[in-house]
Amino acid sequence: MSRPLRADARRNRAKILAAAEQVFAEGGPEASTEEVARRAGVAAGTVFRHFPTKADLLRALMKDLLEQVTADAAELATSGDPATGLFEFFGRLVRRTAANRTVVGLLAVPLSGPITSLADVVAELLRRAQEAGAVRLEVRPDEVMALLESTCQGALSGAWTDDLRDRTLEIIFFGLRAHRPLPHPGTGWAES
Amino acid sequence: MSRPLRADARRNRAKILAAAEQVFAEGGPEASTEEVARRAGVAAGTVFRHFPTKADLLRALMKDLLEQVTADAAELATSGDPATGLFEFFGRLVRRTAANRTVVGLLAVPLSGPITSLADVVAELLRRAQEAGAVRLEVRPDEVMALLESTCQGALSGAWTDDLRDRTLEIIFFGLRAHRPLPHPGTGWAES
Amino acid sequence: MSRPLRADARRNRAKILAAAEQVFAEGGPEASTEEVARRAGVAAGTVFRHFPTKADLLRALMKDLLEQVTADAAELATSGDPATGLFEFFGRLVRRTAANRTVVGLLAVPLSGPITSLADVVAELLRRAQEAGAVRLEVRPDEVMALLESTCQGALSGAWTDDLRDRTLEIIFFGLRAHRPLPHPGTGWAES
Amino acid sequence: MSRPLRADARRNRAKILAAAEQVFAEGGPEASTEEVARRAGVAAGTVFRHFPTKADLLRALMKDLLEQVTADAAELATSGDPATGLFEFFGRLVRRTAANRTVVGLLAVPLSGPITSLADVVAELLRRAQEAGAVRLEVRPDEVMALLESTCQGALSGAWTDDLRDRTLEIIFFGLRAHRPLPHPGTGWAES
DNA sequence: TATGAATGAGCCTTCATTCAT
DNA sequence: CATGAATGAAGGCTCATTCAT
Repeated sequence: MSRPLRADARRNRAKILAAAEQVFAEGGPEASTEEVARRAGVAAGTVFRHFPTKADLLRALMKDLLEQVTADAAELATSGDPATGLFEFFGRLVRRTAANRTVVGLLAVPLSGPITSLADVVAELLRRAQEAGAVRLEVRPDEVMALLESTCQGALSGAWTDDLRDRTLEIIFFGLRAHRPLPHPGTGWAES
Repeated sequence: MSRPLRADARRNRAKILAAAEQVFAEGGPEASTEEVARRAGVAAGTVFRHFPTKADLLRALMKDLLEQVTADAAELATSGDPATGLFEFFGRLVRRTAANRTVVGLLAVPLSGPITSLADVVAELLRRAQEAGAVRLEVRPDEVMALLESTCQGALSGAWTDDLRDRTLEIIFFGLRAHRPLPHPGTGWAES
Repeated sequence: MSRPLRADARRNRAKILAAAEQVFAEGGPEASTEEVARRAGVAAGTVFRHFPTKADLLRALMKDLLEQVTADAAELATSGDPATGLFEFFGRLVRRTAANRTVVGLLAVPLSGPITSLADVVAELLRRAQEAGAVRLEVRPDEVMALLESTCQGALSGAWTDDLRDRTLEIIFFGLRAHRPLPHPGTGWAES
Repeated sequence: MSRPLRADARRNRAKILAAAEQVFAEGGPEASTEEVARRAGVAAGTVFRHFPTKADLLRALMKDLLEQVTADAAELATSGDPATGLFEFFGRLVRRTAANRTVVGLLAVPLSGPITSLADVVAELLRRAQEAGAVRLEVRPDEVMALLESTCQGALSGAWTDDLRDRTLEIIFFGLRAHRPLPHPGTGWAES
């Protein structure tokens, strides 16, 4: 592929991505490329040199985001408490999304590679949670992904308070959970 | 107010709404008004005579949609089986949304009247389901609306098969459901 | 020419002209034909049946206006005090214009016939004023018309108070007037 | 603020202003921005990069014009013959306007700074002319501005020959002028 | 390579005018 | 004849993308 970028070029790429994250987080994917350039302190042309197309920029952004998220999940998948890892991750992602409209782009811009690995890590989190007896055995990875996606979208609606978001998540978690003696005198489970 | 439209005008209005439904269903609210006109087989000006503003067109569309949906829910709320009404409605709406991206507009275009009544009807469905012992008592109406909204959004992702959608819904329903005597065999969870 | 209109047609014509006078007085010639129709209580098509073109409507309007103004002037020219008639008329017209932006149209829409007769009546007013010794003899009709037109335009600027308008007119009248001793050689006037 | 434009940009800006001067001179402020672009040999977008709004373009144009005019007046106010400066300036401006309908914009587009200074300079010209005994002492600056404005407007009518214009101006000047024994025992005319 | 000006297609909207009802 | 819906050409403006400097 393209050989290693010059130092300043790499720096610019980073500045642009950082600016883009802000800009698209605020304005969603409709935000203008020019605004990204402005916020990055470069000229429009520079943005297009690095990302020939607005879609490319969005894709790159989402790849980054996914990598972070995936790394986060991967850590939970190896070091955390298996019983809570999935829920913890789910909650984190939804909260993050609420502050970052970029993710809407996930709908518009077709992703290819990395998303797979997110799915992989989520699958791992799920497996562990099931092994730990925290999640019903018949829940499948694609269902978790679907719930994740939905809830992230919902979190963008702007009308969600933190409280509503947490209560809503609780219902979904309840739906995922294996209910041994079926408690719910009080929903009785902690959320970090 | 405006008296009954002339026959041809009413026909055009209908054609425009139909075209708009298609166009916005496919392209979301960003789709162009011009495209709506083209698809309706009228000139741009005609669209604007009927809906002075793009937002007006979207509002009209959504009002229609909401009215249908609300009517649907209202019927379930009065005539159907209280235990299943909420779930039935939830599923119907999600399925419907999957084929109609217009609903995204619900986020962008501020609605006034009818949306309230949708929330009202949903609250009623919820109340009945709880009375019938089908839904946990601590579930609140706003949570149901939030789940509804999220799932509808998710259903737009395009990546959902009918099967995935149904399995995902089932998890949410499980989360809503009161599991005391564990009715509903086949919803199956771990360890009998 | 076109034979006498049916009674209702004539009534409509009048209603339209009346509405147009209002509308254009308020909004100038940019005002929309549709607004005229609305205010006249007829449909757009009716306006165009009577006046095939917006310009035709404006022309008709101005013809009417001119006729009134001309009649006004004609009366002053026959019955009033010769020494003050011209000034009186001048002032009236300017005041009237200030409240009626339609007159701007005089610039945009080429007039033909009637304006001549206005010029004629003004010439008559001028002649009498000169005979009465109230206006310098070398003042010519076209100059008076030019001053009239200019001042009417100026009166539209919106920034004129009644007071400013009167003081400005006074200067112009002073310029027209015959000043007894008449010194100032070189400024070129009659009777050295 | 914005640092010096690139050479080509400055060239374009100039081309646009030049084209705009022509276009608006011919068609008045209603003329289309697109026509300006066409005449300047640039794309529409370029015009909007330089002047984000049509009003901005008009303002820039008028600012330029006013600056020239003001500079012109300022020079007359300091170096010329006090007795004729005002008249000279008045005449120049009217002649200039006759060839430039843009000035009509002065009515439509709200100006801020420079127009004040034009009024200031005119006031100065007036003061000097009065000191020199060339203009009646009771003439006030706002009256001169009003006459100026009116006459410029009138000059746009297209129907003025150079000769008519000069004769008309002469009457106004006569109205401004101090006439030897200064008659005007009362302005002596009735106003209704 | 970065810059930032230029491009030009496309968007929403308005309005004079035409024409089916 | 009147009606009022339909037309379609502009118009002002935005923005992704290209390209001269």
